[in-house]
Amino acid sequence: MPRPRKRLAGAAGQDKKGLLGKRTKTENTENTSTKLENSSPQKTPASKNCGKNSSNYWLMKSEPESRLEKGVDVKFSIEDLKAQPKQRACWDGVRNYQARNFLRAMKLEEEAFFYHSNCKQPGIMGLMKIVKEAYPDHTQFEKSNPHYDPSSKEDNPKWSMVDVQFVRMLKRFISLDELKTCHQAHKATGGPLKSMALFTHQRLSVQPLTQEEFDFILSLEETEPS
DNA sequence: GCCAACGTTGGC
DNA sequence: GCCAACGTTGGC
Repeated sequence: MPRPRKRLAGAAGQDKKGLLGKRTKTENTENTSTKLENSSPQKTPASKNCGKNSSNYWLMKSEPESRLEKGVDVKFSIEDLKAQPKQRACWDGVRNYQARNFLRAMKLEEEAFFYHSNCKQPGIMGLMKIVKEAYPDHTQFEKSNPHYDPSSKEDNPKWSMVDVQFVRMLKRFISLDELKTCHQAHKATGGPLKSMALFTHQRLSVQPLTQEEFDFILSLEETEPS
């Protein structure tokens, strides 16, 4: 089992506490809502698969360029995903409650855009799908891992991950720049990207897309780069 | 429960 | 490398 390290999501000051174990009630494991205005990934675990049209779409960020975090390279590009056995990998390292809650809302076979962040050319590279629903992220217990979380206990893991599988590259790269231009225009016209999380929740490394957002972005594939 | 200090994200 | 945006921590 490969374990690509991604760097996803903000672990603000995750390390310094640990020993003091202060733990205010901000221990918001379940609270931090998963809601982002217009999307609705808020399924109760109970609602399993009842129905077909309950599918959600996602955008997941990863860094394609080498960068050391606590001495470990956190690079993980879409090419790295393609190079994995079966082109599958676990999406570990998410240390932000909102992002984690989205991971937990993901269902088998749902599709996600693979977004390259913190790099020369940020933007959407391709498509992947969820092949294993949320389960404990083992890296939270590994002391040498950049995303080690000493406050998380084995019998009550804080952080989750999913497994993803490469589906395909987009027919062309959709840059952040292009998405931003659309977003700006759509804010005025009420178009599909008017409230895309990429811009309204800037730092979220795992975010939901509405059907309209997803379809619109896919339609860009067929157009000329702007 | 407020909020300043601090740390991270991620585009530029 | 800079730094704006913003999430988290922890004193009060």
